[in-house]
Amino acid sequence: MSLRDDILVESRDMLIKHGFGKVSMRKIAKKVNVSATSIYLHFKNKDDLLLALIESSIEKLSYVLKDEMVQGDDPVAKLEKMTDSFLKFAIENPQEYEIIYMVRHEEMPKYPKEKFEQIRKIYEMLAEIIREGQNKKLFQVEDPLMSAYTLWAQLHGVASVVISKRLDTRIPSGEFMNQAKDHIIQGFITQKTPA
Amino acid sequence: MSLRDDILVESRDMLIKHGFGKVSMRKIAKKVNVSATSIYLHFKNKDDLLLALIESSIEKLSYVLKDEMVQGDDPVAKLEKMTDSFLKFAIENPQEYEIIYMVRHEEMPKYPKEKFEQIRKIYEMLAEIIREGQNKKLFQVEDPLMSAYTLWAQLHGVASVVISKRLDTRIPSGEFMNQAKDHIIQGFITQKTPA
DNA sequence: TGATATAACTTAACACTGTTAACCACGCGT
DNA sequence: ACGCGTGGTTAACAGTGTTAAGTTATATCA
Repeated sequence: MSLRDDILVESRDMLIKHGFGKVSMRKIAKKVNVSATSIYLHFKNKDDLLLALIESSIEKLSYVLKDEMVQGDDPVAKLEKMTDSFLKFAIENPQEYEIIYMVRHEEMPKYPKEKFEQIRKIYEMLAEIIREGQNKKLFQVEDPLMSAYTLWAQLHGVASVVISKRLDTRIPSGEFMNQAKDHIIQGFITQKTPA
Repeated sequence: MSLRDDILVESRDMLIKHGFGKVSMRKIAKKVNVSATSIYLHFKNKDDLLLALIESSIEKLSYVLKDEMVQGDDPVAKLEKMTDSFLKFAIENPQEYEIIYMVRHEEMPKYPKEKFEQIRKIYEMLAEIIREGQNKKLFQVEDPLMSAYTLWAQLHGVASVVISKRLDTRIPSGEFMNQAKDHIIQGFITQKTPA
């Protein structure tokens, strides 16, 4: 295993164990028994290292979702499966989930957008399901891609609220997430407006 | 105006202008023509100063929402008004919005929970509207308070995605937010499930 | 008035942080 | 044998939050 890989696994480990704020170049270096500056031979800077971690986390999430994405003909069931998997991943891998959403594109234009292609593919997956539901007159949407993004955003909101423990203590997070899932999916389903 | 106030307005200014990451004790100190350590006479530490900023931002948001919260008998319209105001505040005051959601309760138990009473009151406002809609058989919810939290989380997701510019460039943020609003509110409205 | 306590502020320092420059050792191809 | 790139080093810079100790001015009380 190369030093680059060592750095990656060790920093990922630190990230998951102690959160991103506590990850420092010198600490990583100490862990892999190397001087701090050596890291710069393999990564341009800390952000670049972070990006590598983000990438692999995105890949992991994307893999999980793709894996759960069973074939079937019920778009509603598919959407439920997706939201379940998404939220499950988020609460089971909070630190990894967090770094995916930590970096803001604008603030680091240095990062090539292609790196985020993977995450765009997830949107497209969602859009595909929504499009299918639209064709079957099950979903009431105008633009499936845009709706995929709104779905995504809502899910992210739910996940982030739970992860950052911002939930009222009176409210159990499991029920909260289920309720949220229901509301979110309900929001896409075709309405027969009363009267 | 006291030095404490000077520190507050100057740090708030820095926060809004350059984002939170660039706010440092020494820079604030320089701005108010005082030594960095003087800040510690008025605030326990940087987090404490941050908390003060958060508090006033929450107050501002809470004030805006309460202000827009017109009386009326249409819960749906009220909910729309609320979501509009919420999202409007978020995109018009991105830095202020961000710090509200930056701090995570668990990681700083030092912060007295009462400080966040204000934000809890907003949930209660939402819950009240939802309860009203529930009584009028307009909304399909089990627990209004829990649903208020899911609504809040969904809105937060939408806001945060827009603020952190994580939106696909193909998608105009205005339309995105409108679409999201529709989906979200739709998710609460009573369904006449087809057949 | 004179002593003293307290508040507001300072400087110096500690222990960190990311990052750069300069240097060193080693294996490879010509 | 020479040069050169590759992968590592140490020392240093500039910045961070924070603490301890010292100063100075102001207000209070005998």
